[in-house]
Amino acid sequence: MKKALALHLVAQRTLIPSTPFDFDSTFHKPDHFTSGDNSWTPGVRWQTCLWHGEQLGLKFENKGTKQSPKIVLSVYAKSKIGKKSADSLISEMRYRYNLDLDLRGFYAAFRRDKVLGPAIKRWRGMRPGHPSSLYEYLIIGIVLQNATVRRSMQMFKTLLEHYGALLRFDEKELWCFWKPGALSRVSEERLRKLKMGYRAKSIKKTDEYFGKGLMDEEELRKKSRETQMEKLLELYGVGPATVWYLLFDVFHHWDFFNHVSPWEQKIYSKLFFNRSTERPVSVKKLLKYFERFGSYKQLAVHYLWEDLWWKRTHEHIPWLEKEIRV
DNA sequence: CATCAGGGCCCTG
DNA sequence: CAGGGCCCTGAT
Repeated sequence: MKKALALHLVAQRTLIPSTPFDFDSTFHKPDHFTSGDNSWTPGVRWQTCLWHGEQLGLKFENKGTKQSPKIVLSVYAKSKIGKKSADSLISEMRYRYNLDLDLRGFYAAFRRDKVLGPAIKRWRGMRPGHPSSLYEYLIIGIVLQNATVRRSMQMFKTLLEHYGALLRFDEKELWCFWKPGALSRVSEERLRKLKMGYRAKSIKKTDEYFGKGLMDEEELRKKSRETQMEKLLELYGVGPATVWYLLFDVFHHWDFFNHVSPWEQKIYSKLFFNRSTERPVSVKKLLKYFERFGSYKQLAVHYLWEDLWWKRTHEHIPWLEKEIRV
């Protein structure tokens, strides 16, 4: 076990999101299985963040209400961070958690929808979002490939514990991601020994590509969805499944829904067609079903998906347990 | 015990 | 463009 690096409070800022805003469902996604890099309790989220090369601890606290939201963000670091760095960190967090997202159009269109209406009512103010940079998300995406949840978590945890840094702040100990390029001296063979399997090659290539500075995430965000998709698919180890996750979680496209993985297929079949998971509805039919949500397809999926996972936190759902195998 | 598919993707033919 | 192979694991 590595020794934790002690951080201390270096900045505190207040963030005001657009309304309505729901803190807990925005900052905690029960389907993002945690691997020691974040922690949550109602009203508070802790996470690490590698920002401009600095290992940071972040604490978000809910200090407002749905209609009058207010978040206090405390930044912990080894030593003082400049105002510029703090400012850019804030705007990045506003981006990653979609704090300025306007959901009115979405709600107005589907508030009365038979399927989506109840989920909107329950999760009013929830934002989609993901804490990771593109590089970090790619590493996560790679360990998700062709593996069950338990195995993915194992792989991610192994990587963090070998190449990440353990940070201590606000009485929490959490793992922080390594810098892109940090794996340059780690051999593919070594990664295989750490049980990454054939993914070792993808991890190496991704790290090398980003380590050389060949990918500009900021610039790519400004490009069209088609360009983004094209650039992402050029990366070794990125295919249709991973690109679909990326376009939603990292690039914030709410209307793009073209991929359903086998376990998701089973879950949607049960949810929307009440079909047994042994005989799921075809992917084509599922995609057609979601057409009704038009330009909000993926956002609709997110609301329904999160609704199910929150339900799981306080209710045993046998058929779901069977599919996820944590 | 063996076999198989899994929160895919690459490569070959 | 279809299909085999890939690391490892848990299910059957």
